[in-house]
Amino acid sequence: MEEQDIKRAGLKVTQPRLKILDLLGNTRERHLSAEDIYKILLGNGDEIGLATVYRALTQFEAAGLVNRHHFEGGQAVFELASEEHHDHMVCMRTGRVLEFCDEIIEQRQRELAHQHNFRITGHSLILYGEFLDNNDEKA
Amino acid sequence: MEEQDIKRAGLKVTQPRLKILDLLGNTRERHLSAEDIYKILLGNGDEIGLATVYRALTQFEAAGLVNRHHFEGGQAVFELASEEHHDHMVCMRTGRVLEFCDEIIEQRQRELAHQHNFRITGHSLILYGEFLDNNDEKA
DNA sequence: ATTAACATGATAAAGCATCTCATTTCACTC
DNA sequence: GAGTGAAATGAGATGCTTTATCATGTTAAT
Repeated sequence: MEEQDIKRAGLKVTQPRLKILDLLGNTRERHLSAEDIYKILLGNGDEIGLATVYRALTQFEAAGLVNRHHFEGGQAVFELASEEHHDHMVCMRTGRVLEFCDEIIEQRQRELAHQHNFRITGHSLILYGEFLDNNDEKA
Repeated sequence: MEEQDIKRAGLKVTQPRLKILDLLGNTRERHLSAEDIYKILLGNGDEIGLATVYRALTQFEAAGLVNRHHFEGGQAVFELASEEHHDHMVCMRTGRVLEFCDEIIEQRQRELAHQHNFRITGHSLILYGEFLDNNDEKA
C-alpha cells in the first residue's frame, strides 16, 4: 500500500504524493521524468505543481521508494524501486527502456572495486543502442 | 600532434582549440568540466570565452577526440579519448576518478545485448563510492 | 595582401531543477 | 467534529549548466 510507504518515509500522506506513487506503479512505462508525471496528472484533471512533483520524487528517492536515473538527454527519469538492483538498455530510437540484472557483472564489479580498495555505494550501467526487433509497442 | 587531430576533424586550427586539447592532454586530472577548463585557461592568462570551450568540446566529441561523461553532480566532464573504451570509479568524497577496463564485463554486456536483440552503440558504467586508502593526492 | 568562410566571445536565451513564501492541507487533540 | 500547529502545496522566482545569437576577429587559401 502506498500509504504505508509514505508514512514509513516519515512523510504526510497527501494527495499529490499518493497520485505520484500510484502513477509510477500503474503506468505501462516504468520510467518517467518529473515533467512526464506532471503532465500526465494535469491531463487526468488533477491539480498539481511541478515543484511538488520534483519535491516528492526527491523525498521518495531519499526514502528508497524510487530510483533516479540520468539517461542521456537531459531530464532525469524515475522508477519505482524494486527489490534488486538492475541495469538498463535504452533504445535511442524509441526511448524504450529494458531492465536487466546480471550476477556475473555485479560480481565482477565487486571484485574490481575490491582490487582498487574502493567501497561501492552506488552504480549505474546503461547500454545505449537500439532494439533490432520491433517489440517497442509491447515494452 | 594536436594540430593534426584538429585538422582531421575538419576544423580550423585556432588558439582556443589548441589550448583546450593541450590542457586535456597535459593535466594531472584527466577529467575536467567545461568550466574547469575555462577557469584554468583564464588563470593561465589566456583569453577565452566559456561558449568557445563548450563549442570546441562538443566538436571534439563529435570528432571522437574527447569523451563526455555525465557523472553525478550536474556538470558533464570531458577527457581525451583513448584507444579503448573504459569505465569509471568515482570517489564521492574527493572527486577522484579511476578508469578501468574489464573484458569480462564488456563480453557479458555483448552477450546480454545479443540475447535481447539489442545493438549497442554506446555504454556507460560508473561505480560511485569511496576509496578506502588515501591515495587521492596521487590520483 | 585579399578575401570568403569560419571561429570567437559577450551576452541573451533555453532547459532542468530547486528555492521562496503565502496559502492550504494534514493529523492530532479535545 | 471543530480547533490548532506543523508540514505540504503551488505559482513564480531563482540558480545553474549548456546552447544560440551576432557583431567582430582569425584563419587559410588564393
